[in-house]
Amino acid sequence: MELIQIHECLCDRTRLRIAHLLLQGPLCVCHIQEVLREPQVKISRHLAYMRRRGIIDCQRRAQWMIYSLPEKPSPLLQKNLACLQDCCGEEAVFRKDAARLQQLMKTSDC
Amino acid sequence: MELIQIHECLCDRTRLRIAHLLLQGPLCVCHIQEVLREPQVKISRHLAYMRRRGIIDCQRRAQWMIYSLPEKPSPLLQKNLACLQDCCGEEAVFRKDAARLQQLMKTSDC
DNA sequence: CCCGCATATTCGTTTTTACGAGTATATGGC
DNA sequence: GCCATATACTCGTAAAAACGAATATGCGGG
Repeated sequence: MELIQIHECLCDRTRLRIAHLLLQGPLCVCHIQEVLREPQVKISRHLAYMRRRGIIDCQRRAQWMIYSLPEKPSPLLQKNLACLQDCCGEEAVFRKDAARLQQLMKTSDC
Repeated sequence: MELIQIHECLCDRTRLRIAHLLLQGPLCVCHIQEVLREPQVKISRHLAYMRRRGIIDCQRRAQWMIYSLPEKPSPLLQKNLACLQDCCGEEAVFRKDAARLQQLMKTSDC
């Protein structure tokens, strides 16, 4: 994986929010969708974009697709995810997303 | 400055190389141009792109425009530049650019 | 086998990006 | 004022990205 591809994944608001959510742990598409309040097509397309560049993995569990950051990220990815983690606190969107995710997980079914 | 804008600046190979060069210190356009071996238009356009997003500054010195990273980068930018610094060692392009820059600075005139 | 849910893909469109060729502007030296 | 150098801007074009609407696919349950 190359540095550019990592930045390509993080240069769009939706993808940035997705990456931030996945830092908290694996998630199914519908949860991401609900936290971000964006249409399904949009989420799905951005997930495909990130998957193509190898910054996220996915695996099916029953009817759900579970997306996650790679179990063993490359050093490059690791550094950038750490940086992202460190940065997300500074913008309100991310804090709000995190809060919504917390709420959602209480009543999780997938 | 927002996180996205930083990533927008780093999601293109040319801009990534420019950012990496500027980590070593301020530079005039012609030096950047020579190290990257890219046409002047291309360099100039990418510099404008980065300037618009506030991740680089410039100031004229005689007939040269000197580009540099901001003297007082925001915390967000600071973190990401540190990460970039840390990452650039891992890809050959950047090492080669750094070497070419060293060579060039020996015979610098601007 | 059919249905409903979760997710992905296709299509057509609009916007953004990237590029080279050519041209314009600013500066210093004569 | 004129010239050369350094840099920016304009124009036209091609490629990529982003989007919503509609459609297709995969899976479990009845």
